[in-house]
Amino acid sequence: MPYQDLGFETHHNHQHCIEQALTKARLLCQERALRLTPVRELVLKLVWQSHQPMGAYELLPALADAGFNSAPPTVYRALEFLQEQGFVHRIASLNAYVGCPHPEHPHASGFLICRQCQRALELNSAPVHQALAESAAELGFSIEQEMIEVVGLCPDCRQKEKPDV
Amino acid sequence: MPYQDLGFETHHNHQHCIEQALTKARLLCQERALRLTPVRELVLKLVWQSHQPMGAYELLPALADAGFNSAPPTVYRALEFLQEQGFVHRIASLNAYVGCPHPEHPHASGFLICRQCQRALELNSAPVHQALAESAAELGFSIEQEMIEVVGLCPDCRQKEKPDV
DNA sequence: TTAAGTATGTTATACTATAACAGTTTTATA
DNA sequence: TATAAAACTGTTATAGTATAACATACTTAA
Repeated sequence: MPYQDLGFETHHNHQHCIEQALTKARLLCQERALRLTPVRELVLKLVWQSHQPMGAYELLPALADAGFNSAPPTVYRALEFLQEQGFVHRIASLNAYVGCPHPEHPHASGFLICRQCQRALELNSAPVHQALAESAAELGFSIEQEMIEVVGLCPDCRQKEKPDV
Repeated sequence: MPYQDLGFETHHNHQHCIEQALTKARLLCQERALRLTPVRELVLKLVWQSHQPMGAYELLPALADAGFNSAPPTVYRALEFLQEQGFVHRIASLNAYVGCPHPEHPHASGFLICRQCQRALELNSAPVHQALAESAAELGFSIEQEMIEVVGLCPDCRQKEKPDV
């Protein structure tokens, strides 16, 4: 079984997710001698408000409220930094960004995205990764970056759609 | 081994790819009682000009040259139709579209995208598909749509970067 | 303390995609 | 065959996503 993160467990303590993400980011920045500036930290916190990926433009009002410049480049720069450090991932099929629960080591990102509740669960499946690596190797293709985005229904929403099953 | 399409074989007869794609599309439209109108056929042909995914706006000039309206909705409508019929796929990470060599049956699309020459090879790997299905099932997630986009170096471009290997 | 490097503010603009409505062509049916 | 319904295309406008370019401010190291 792929190791599982919270996200599809509706009643988890999400405050804990947020705090853990911020703590890890602060620590890693210190280790890497990088600056988790106020804008960057705020953007990270905002992205972590839920397990639903957020669009860049959705973040701007909150930046304005916090007294920051709220023009697009501000948030895109912060997101770029956070992505480079592995603190957030971009989900291409949604043009949206989501916090990463395992920023301590770089990894291929795969997501299970619920079309109903919009939550995105990061999937870290060794078998998927390996199958992909083998297929690519057979074709002589060397992998540098993997994007896996799977849309469907999460357990909660399946239950709600078919309560009798 | 996943069954292999042309695409990373530089010297294949690409005219053949194009003709085959158009023939298949005409046939399938006839079977499905759908209309492969001149705009749609032209867009399909343009997308198939190479194995490099093309942006929607890149197609507009050629539409104009052919005497069609060249406003964005024209090309987006054609692309929408072609996608619904499985004749082309959209590659989310590139905002671009590429012809599908196997439109006769619907399938999850996976791509190996070369960052050097920009060619995209459609990957149809049963093992990847299955590993993904199993991982999702273990989490209670039901898959409806899969997007796999892998960036790296194709065999040709690897050769050029490291000619001595 | 000063220069170099890094980060942010600000304005403008590029790129990607769709809404909405008008006009035309095709198809099915009377 | 006439005609209504449906499907397709033309056209204008605008929404949504992302970056270029340059000015200013802050941080760090020589």
